[in-house]
Amino acid sequence: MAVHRPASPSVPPFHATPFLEDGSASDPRPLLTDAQRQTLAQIAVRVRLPARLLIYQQDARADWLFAVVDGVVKSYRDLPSGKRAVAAFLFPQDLFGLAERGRYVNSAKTITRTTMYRFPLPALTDLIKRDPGLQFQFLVKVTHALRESQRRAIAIARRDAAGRMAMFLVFVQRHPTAGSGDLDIALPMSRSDIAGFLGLSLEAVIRASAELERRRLVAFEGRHLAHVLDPDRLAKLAGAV
Amino acid sequence: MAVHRPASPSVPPFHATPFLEDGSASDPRPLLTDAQRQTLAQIAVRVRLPARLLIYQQDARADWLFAVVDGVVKSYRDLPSGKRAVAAFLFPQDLFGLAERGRYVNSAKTITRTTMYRFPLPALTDLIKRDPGLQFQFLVKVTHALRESQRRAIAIARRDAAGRMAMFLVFVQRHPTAGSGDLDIALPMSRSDIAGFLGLSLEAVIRASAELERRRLVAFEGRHLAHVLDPDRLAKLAGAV
DNA sequence: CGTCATTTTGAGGTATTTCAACGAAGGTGG
DNA sequence: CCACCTTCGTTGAAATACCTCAAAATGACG
Repeated sequence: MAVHRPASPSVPPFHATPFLEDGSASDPRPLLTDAQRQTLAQIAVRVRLPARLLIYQQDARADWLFAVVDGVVKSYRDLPSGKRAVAAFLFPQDLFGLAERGRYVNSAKTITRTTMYRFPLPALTDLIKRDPGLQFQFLVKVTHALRESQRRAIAIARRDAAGRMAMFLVFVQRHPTAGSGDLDIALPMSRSDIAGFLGLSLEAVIRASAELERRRLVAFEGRHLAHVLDPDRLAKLAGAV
Repeated sequence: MAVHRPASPSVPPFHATPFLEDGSASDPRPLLTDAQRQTLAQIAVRVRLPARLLIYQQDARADWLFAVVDGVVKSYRDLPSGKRAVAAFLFPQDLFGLAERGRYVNSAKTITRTTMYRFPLPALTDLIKRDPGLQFQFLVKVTHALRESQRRAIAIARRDAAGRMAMFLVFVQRHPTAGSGDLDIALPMSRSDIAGFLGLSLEAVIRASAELERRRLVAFEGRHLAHVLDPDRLAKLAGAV
């Protein structure tokens, strides 16, 4: 049997759905082999950050790519109007640090205490250019993120706030590493963050949440936990684009 | 000086902004080397399709990836509500055929008469797994598409239809291969397609266009051409998210 | 040149945004 | 350990902007 990974940092697998048909068996299968993780570990630095810490700012020099190990991060953009648009929430096994011409496109901030790996971008590109199998995993991962982004764009085009909120809940619930139970959804982010993600006002998010509760689809417990009361009707509302 | 490309199908370069800093000189530099195009040409089939032709349907087996050579394609999704959401417009040098578990995520249809290259997906994945430099170009391209998608998601979160329409015009205008002149914007797609892309109703798109015209930012000539009258104010409106 | 899809215009309904004020929670420092 | 303060959440009421429905005009295409 395989020896457990040594003391060197154990880079986590990526979370993604492959674009090729799945000839093999089970579904949520880690993307990286142990060997690939070892390779990545050579240039990775493990970092542990407290909650609400700015990791990098938009337009700053993009020196690193990050991989979430544990915790939740938000990627957001401050708009001229003063609003704050959330481009993505990053959960464990997600990558972040999207760059354009060597500059970060968005800002990134931890939501919870977060452990992550930090890869120096030049070393990483060298590495994947020499290891096609490893590079392929990155390609799969980015492709997955593209699909998610397109889905979200379609999702937030709908008019009704309750429907959008339902989609968000299902979105977080389905994320295999978001730390939610089957019927419990962990919501570490603030209502404002959700509003920024869904393109709604903060008040609209609150009213949509109240409506979902009134219709007995979910029950909120405190601000960071939602219980799904009626999975079928919630999914139906979420899917009724 | 370099010899011109031989008779074998000349696969077009990709359109993308690299994520690494640009150490070299000029900006809109083709992504593929001649050698890489030759490699791709080995498995590519050149296809020429008339306007308004369905290329593939969502959930169909994804056997091919496509690269637009000339013309415009839309990637869209028919929603349960009967609405039609446009995920992306594909211009020359764009890739399309996004798949998930071997199935297409969206449907694709030509808008104009279109020339494209068709790559068998299994052969293509084999190829890029053996040619890291080539694979890297695909990674850059998909990363670019991801950025675009995130930008669009933020764009359509804004409330005002006129602002969204302005963003769309600038978006098309900036696309280096969309066939627009400096102040002329070619709009081969229908108003309904634009509405589906922006998450607006058809009527809202028309009224937003009328408002842009009333404010003398652009002038529409027929249905498929827009003249930019005031680039500065148009850009300002588009950027005033 | 006729047909049909697309575009355009009008009027009313409705959902969300905005503005404002209050209440609750979490973090910090004394 | 408590008080303070800042951030976040909540509720109400009015305004705005888009959506929907309906009908007419325009343009594309065979």
